[in-house]
Amino acid sequence: MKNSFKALSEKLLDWYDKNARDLPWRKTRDPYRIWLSEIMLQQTTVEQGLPYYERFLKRFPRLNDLSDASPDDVLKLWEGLGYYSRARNLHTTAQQIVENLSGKFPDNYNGLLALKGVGPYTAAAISSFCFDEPRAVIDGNVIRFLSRLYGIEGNAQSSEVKKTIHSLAQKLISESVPAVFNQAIMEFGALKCTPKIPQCSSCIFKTDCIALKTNKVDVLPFKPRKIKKRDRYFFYGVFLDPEGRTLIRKRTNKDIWLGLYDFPLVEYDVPPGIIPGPEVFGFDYGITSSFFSDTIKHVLSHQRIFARFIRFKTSHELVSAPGEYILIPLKQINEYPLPRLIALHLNDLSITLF
DNA sequence: AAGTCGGGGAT
DNA sequence: ATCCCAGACTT
Repeated sequence: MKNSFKALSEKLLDWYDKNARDLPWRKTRDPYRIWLSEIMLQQTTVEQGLPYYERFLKRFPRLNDLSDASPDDVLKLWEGLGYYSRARNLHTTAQQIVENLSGKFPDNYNGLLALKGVGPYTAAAISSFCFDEPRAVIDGNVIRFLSRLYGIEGNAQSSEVKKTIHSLAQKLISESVPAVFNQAIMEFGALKCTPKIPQCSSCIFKTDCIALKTNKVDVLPFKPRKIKKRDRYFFYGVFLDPEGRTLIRKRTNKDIWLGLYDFPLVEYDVPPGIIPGPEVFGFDYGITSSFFSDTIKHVLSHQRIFARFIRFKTSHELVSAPGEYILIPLKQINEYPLPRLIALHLNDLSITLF
């Protein structure tokens, strides 16, 4: 080893001191705020998460405010951020901390790890940032940086490689300032050792980096293969009565968007030959007219959804909602947490449907 | 160990 | 189109 772990660590800390971004969660050691930021940033860019973080804390400044909230309110604030299980777990965990732990956050790695929604990364982050526990964080940034620095060529998703990375990070981490070190190593991956076009020519680890020496920067970390997406064909029935009321429902199946609201839905795994009529939705209303939108393509990590909205105008007023559905003025749908597929096309719907 | 869960931005 | 992002949970 040309450079000791300590020397590398101190170079990194020095770099961070000069190059750190000014981010709100770096100005606090309040476990609630740190926890929120870590959950919110899972698989999410800082730029995308930042406005959500500010809004969320404004609405729920303390743990008690969050535990007192309704699930719908929490999801509404999360709307558009994706991976909604994060919000659901955040909420239930807040309630459990209040009820079972007297509102006091666990103050160590293992206690944090026991919380729903808190895995190895988040437990390491909170325990180091808030309680100075020397637990190295392993996230996408760290995997990329260390697999390049040490020329690790194995499958970056595998548990072996992750163990190797963790072992290296744990040797590098500063025992005196673990919180700063963890911020620093992630920041270096985010700003300097980036996925594409990393800034190797000006890199402080230029002479240490195995990937740079062996010309493998652009192939490390090695990630096996991309996933294949399932195609789904959604037809949303937007039933509109003369008073402008419509039917929606909360999604309760183990599927995407659990807990969010959408319109009555019929689904096909292959494109159907014809646009489904009102009877396919199982409703027996007098339909005076119908209109269907163009197909909207909505892409998720494991699915491609091809959706159409179909307006059915009913001849008389809807007085009660069948089964799982609720009857609301279409104008008020925005008060409910919605999938982006719905939220992004409400304007189109209003123009088209009224 | 592999699948699933979202959405946006960069390339 | 493809990849990536302060990952965790389920199977």
